[in-house]
Amino acid sequence: MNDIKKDNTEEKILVAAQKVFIEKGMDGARMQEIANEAGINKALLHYYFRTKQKLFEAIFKMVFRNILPNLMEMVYSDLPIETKLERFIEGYIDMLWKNPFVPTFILKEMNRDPQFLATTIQGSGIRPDEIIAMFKREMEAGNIRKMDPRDLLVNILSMSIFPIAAKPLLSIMFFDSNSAEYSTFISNRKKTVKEFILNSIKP
Amino acid sequence: MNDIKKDNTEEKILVAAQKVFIEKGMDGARMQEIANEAGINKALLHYYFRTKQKLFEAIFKMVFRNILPNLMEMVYSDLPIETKLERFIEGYIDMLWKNPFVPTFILKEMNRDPQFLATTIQGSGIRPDEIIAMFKREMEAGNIRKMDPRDLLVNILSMSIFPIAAKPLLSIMFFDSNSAEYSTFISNRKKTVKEFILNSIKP
DNA sequence: AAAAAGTTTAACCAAATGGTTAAATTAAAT
DNA sequence: ATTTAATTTAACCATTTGGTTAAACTTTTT
Repeated sequence: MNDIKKDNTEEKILVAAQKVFIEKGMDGARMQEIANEAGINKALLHYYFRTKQKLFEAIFKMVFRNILPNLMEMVYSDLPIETKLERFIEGYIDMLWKNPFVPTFILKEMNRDPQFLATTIQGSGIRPDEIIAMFKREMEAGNIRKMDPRDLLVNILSMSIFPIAAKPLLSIMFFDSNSAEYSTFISNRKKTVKEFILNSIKP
Repeated sequence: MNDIKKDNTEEKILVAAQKVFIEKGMDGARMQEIANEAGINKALLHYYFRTKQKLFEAIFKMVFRNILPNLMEMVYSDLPIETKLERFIEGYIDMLWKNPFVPTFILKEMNRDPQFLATTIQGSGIRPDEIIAMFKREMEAGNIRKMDPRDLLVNILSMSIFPIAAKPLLSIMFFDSNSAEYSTFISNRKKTVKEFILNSIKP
């Protein structure tokens, strides 16, 4: 059967590496820090993941796979579009707010290797075409106004992701760095973003 | 009078450092690369800007000062709100598209030192309160529907900035990495984002 | 129990990197 | 023209960092 020790250590490494990479980025992360965080030493790290690059790619894929989970539910469920959007926006903002460094991490490291990014997306289960097609159907059925469905998707993602990625900036600009106030601001956005979008796509 | 040589060299350094820092970030940038890019050697770099940190801070401030230029025009001009928004969105997306690495750079490095970020914002000429107050006036005058004015501003910034910061991802998802198609997508957004917003804030 | 395979560690290495220094060259002031 | 100040360079240094190695310890297999 599967070896307990091995899985355990590999798991510990992945957790530690995820934490450090997300916080510091590929360039800022140190293998030593990851080893410390995992409670092992550096040589063992290289034993499991031969190079920093390979470890980084494993983490990037992991993080990316978790970054757009409930997006495809919009396609595969059979609810009215308003409900779909409501559920996605709410769930998505909630998820991001629990992992506030993830958006910046993805944006940061996205430019590193376009080929690697492409295969990562392909292996992630996201099917942009199907989301676009779903929006198109809703437009043709007259449930929402006609527009470029890609714009609609991008606008939803923008308004959900950006305010969390730009937290340090926005929280200074609007709330004098008061973290609690920024938290309620984001929480309220689960409602206001939904309204803003529904308002704009009324047929 | 001012020394030609000095100004010249300092200017060359700033241009070179801006290019390298924006592309590689603080951690990824190398002083040697900046020196090469400026056509000087490393020691001279340290002669002008004692440390990498100081040079980085100078660049960050420079870049930040240029990142939100036409934002305050919305406050200080006397046009109808629709025109204000139209001009800002158009000008802003244009400017960002010409400097596509800037948004990611700012988002990347924003988390480094909150105190430094705060003073940089204060010295940037941006007055969030005044923008908010302007939106409030428009709401009270019945020109746009009532909502949290901060949400309105954040939504505008989100839809303008995010699609450019996330270009590598979105251009793969929607256009199979075709750069020209992504370019027209962004160009079209100058119109569609404006429509999307005006649609949503109709009183 | 002995052998084999898998796991862990400390010590080490070469390359890269931010930063320094002392001397040389150039420009400005007297 | 000579002194003085500013500018530029090559060589150097200490530290950090990703990565290796050989040996030791554990676990599994036979």
